[in-house]
Amino acid sequence: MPELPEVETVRRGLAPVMEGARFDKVLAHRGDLRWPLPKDFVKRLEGRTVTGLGRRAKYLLADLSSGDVLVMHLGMSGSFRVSRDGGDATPGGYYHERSKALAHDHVVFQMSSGATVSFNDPRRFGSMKLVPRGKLDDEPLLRALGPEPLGNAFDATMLAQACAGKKTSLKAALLDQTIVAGLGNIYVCEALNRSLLSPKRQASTLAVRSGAPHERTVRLVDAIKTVLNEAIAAGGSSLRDHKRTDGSLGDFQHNFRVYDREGQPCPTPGCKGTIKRIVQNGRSTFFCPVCQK
DNA sequence: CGCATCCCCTGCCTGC
DNA sequence: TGCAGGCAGGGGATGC
Repeated sequence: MPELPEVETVRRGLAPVMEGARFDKVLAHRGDLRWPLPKDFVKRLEGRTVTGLGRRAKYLLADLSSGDVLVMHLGMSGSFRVSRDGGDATPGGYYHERSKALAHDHVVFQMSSGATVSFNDPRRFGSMKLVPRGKLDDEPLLRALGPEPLGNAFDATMLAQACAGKKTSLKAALLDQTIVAGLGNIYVCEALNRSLLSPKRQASTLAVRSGAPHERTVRLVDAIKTVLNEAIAAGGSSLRDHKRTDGSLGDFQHNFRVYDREGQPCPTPGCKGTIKRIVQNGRSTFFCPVCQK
């Protein structure tokens, strides 16, 4: 589920029940996520207070009173669910029988705010890691990340420079988290359609020439920022599973112009093209071969 | 080094 | 109906 808008939606859902709250109890039902949870995971959380919940790219970062930062990633299928009664997160095993949807609750936080926060991840590509705040700058997961796409550092000049000399496709370059951090398969497809750029274009064609970034690069950056902001405002996109922490669905999937719309007419005004699906680097790309050049 | 491919894992949908 | 195969929002490891 998670690209930047979905992770930001999760952050906004968790912040009210986690910020300023203490971990009263932490249940690690399964430690074999993307990486094994550290042996002292529970001990380093229980009794600590969350002083702030932030986001970097697709990572959630919970600052703890201990000086640790809890770094969390949702992978492909991770989600957080907040319940106030705590009943559906009670340990002891019955919840597996009670509801299939709860069968992959690998980590559960019982917060002093009265909320129970459950991390559910069927595929277990998600991860949790504890990093001392002072070492966050050296954290391998974070240190190579490119700029936030919604930040001021991400502009046409910067993107053009980052793509200079890149032989790979523009699609692959935008998915590269070291170039810009937070885009995924959906929003790359959407931004390329909005900016009328082909995903097959060589990334280096965005490069700076004679001092100024090409107009197409300005268009692309604008499209990226716009689509991300619209998606965040809509509460993210819900495809196969639920999105917001209260269990409700995001809305932005209704606004997809090309993603998962193979065979449908291109939404670009005046364009008579049909959305096509191709595979790039092993992943689906949806685009209009007529107007995206 | 840059870049493409493979792989981790479970679940759902399709087509035979 | 059952089952095999393909596919899924990510990203680290490997190998050319």
